[in-house]
Amino acid sequence: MTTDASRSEPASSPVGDSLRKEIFELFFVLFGKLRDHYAGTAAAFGLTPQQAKTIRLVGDPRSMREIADVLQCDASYVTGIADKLEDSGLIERRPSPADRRVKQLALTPKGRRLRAALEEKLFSAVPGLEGMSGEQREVLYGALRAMFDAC
Amino acid sequence: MTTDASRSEPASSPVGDSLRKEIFELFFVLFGKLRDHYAGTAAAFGLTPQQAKTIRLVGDPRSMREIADVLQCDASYVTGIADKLEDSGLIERRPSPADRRVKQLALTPKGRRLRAALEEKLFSAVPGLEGMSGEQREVLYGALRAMFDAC
DNA sequence: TATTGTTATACTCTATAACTATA
DNA sequence: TATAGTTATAGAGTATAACAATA
Repeated sequence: MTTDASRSEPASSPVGDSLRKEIFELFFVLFGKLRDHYAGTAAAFGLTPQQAKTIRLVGDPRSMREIADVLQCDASYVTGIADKLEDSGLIERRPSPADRRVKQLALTPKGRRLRAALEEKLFSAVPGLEGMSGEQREVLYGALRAMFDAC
Repeated sequence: MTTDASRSEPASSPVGDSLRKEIFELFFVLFGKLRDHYAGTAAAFGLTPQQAKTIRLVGDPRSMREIADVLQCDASYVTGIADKLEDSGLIERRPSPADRRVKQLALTPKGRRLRAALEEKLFSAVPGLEGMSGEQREVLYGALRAMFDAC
């Protein structure tokens, strides 16, 4: 793939024969497609991406603090997400028996059904993976794991 | 990798043996690291990610309309990016000889130097790739290409 | 009439600060 | 004193609408 941004690079760039740039660019392009798939699927259920992520996270009940940590956002932002999901009847706030400051978010039956449908729709067809063989996916997965382990 | 979101999934989920979910999750995690690297590198040069992307794009002069298309943003937003980069002396607006409505963005000498330094810093070390062998990178690149081609 | 770029404005996402209750 | 969650507010990023110049 020759990207637009590389058009004026000399062929013998210092980083030209390491595939760093090529992998980097491809990663951004592919991620864009996965992100659009994620956002579109969430929207089909009336959810923003972060709300969908929260629904997926609370398959097992979690404190709002934990959710903020996983979402990498401020705790105050989780309040808004929880408000919306609770208003929609998808989750409920439960007091924690161990610590009365803590609220656990847990799925309602309606939320559980939505979560299952969401995950089914999210993972029944993933852009880019449908045209790949099982073996190709294994190779891709292994390569991504190697990259993750090298981080 | 067992992700948090999959903890309450049955082992024999309909999508459980396709690696779709595993690849998807790993992609998001790895992309986060690459995005942080990108944003951090841009910030080291006093640029936002979109400004850095624009600097990289205009290695060859481009119309603002083209830039909006590549950035997938509204044309009005490019005005602000161009204003900032022009104020910093990194780019200049040039009239297009063919169409007097069009303005081409082109790098100044200062912009050209910054662009080279930015790309060098961006691609001299990429998170996840530094611990991988050349052969592993080839495999990863090939797998990503296969995914891209299957989109 | 359609398009490029600009300006002014509004919206969305997310963080910060101040607060209450609990530890 | 420190932490969980809430509220109000502020900021960044981005889009929308109206416009002038040009096609």
